[in-house]
Amino acid sequence: MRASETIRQRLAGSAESAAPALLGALLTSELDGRLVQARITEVEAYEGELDPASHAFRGPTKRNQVMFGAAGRLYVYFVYGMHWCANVVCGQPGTAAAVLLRAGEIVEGVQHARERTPSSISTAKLASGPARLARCLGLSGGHTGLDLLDPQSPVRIEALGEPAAHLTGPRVGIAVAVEQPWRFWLPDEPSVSPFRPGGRMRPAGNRQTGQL
DNA sequence: TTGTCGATTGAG
DNA sequence: TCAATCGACAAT
Repeated sequence: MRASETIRQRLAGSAESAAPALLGALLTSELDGRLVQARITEVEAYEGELDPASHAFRGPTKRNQVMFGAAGRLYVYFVYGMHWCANVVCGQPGTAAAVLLRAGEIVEGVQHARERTPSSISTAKLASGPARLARCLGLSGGHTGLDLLDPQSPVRIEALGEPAAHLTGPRVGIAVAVEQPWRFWLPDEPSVSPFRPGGRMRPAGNRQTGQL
């Protein structure tokens, strides 16, 4: 069986089962005439309408519409007034599950990635963090909806082999459903984020948090 | 129509 | 440790 079929099957399952299949996968971007490739080292699973930390928790909106569609589509969202973050839609249509691509190792096009990331960080950490990863690959909101499983797509993803051995833990930067160990990462990778609790503390009962 | 907040980052 | 910065969405 071809690797593309394997990853397609894994993406058809829940975010929790799809996420580890994306570890070690090769993400390719040919946007703006520049070829950049990243090997994914860290991801997080978001379980759609069941998950209070998911953008889809409150149902379909204009922004999250693509999450309710077919697995393998790209969902890029804007956050904190300045950053873009990239997700891979997974699960069955209607479930709105997705996997956030949190970090990667740039394996091709380091020079292009550097041009998009004006800073003095080391090559190993160029794509460390979801916003930096998206920036290295030139991704923004207009790319939402691209089919990552289509070999003709300017942005695509392919598994290189069997899912790699990985570690799990709580997701980074969220204030709800913090007990779920839905972050997955490869061991001994310098691009993987340190854990950081998220959101702001707010008085209990002030806002609906939902049940999982 | 208004106000609050965010799946982050980089500087101080 | 904290400001930047603006779109999405819930509350008026």
